[in-house]
Amino acid sequence: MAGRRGIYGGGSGGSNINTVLLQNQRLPCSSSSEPLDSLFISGSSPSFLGSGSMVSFKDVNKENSRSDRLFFRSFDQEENRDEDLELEEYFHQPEKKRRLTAHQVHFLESSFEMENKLEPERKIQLAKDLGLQPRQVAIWFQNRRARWKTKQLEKDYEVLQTSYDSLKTDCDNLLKEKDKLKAEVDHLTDKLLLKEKGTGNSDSSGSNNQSKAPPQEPVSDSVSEGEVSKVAIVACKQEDLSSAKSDVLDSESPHCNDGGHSYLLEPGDSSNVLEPDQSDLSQDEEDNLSNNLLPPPSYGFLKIEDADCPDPPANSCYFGFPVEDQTFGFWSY
DNA sequence: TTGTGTTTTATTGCCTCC
DNA sequence: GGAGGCAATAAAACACAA
Repeated sequence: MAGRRGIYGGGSGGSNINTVLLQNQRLPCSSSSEPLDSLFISGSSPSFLGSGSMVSFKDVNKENSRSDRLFFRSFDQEENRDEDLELEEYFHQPEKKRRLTAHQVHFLESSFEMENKLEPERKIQLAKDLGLQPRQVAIWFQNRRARWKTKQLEKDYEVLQTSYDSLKTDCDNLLKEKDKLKAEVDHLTDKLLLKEKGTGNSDSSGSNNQSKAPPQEPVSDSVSEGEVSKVAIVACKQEDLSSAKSDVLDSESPHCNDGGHSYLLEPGDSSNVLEPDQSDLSQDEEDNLSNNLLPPPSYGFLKIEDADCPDPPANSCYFGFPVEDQTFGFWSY
């Protein structure tokens, strides 16, 4: 693989001198939109072909006069031993990185926007147009893709962060609602127990006639006040939770975009909010509620599998982002 | 001027595809 | 096995505050 390594593939070694010279000679013309290869290639050795035109802006400011001198001297065929030594020293400096000109970068950017992949033909053409080595163009595209990917990751992170914040707010609201309802249940339960205590005492001291009373009395009368309270509690709970649920699921938050599936919680957390907390009610109360008063599903807690929505995506961490955002596929490499 | 952080260019090693 | 892509990294160039 060493063939594609090294300084721009070919043009290195003995041709470096020419490369450096050419790089500096092009500076005055770098703002032109016309590649000037022909100007420099004519009359020069073949090693000029495609030599890098990377330009340091420092060079523009500091080294133009010198490089111009060197350039013209090379064409004037003047010979001077001291200057030759100086030249040799200059040219034998290790090749330094030189930045692309603004024009070159702009050209490459435009090309990148059209297509961030670089086919060989396009690479050759770009290199030709810009007076760069094809390898340099390839490297630029590679680095540009890396930068683009980094930016994309940052964007995706921001989207995820926003989504998380929204979900957390929803979750906090639901927890508050749950606490409120729990307090209400406790309060009403206490009330009920107190009342039952009072009525229970009077019943036990009363005659048995009442216990033999015909059961044909209206249902509303046969249901104790405590049971009525329970019905009220359950109805209230169902209503409140439904509204809370709809608050969450109807919101603009991304997690509900797929039609009501609530993927907002980790599996371990879901029992805290979306399913009945076993500690909220005693087992007897729950039995009463489910057996005597209401069918189980009407208790009002949303179970994920009961939600009326299409099948969830295979990825349970779906947040409702557009497909391209979920996949993190910036492109198909 | 200098120290420091950021950006850009280029290399290296590994991987995949043909 | 070669070509090309990517991640990680080096190092030069650059920006900027002190």
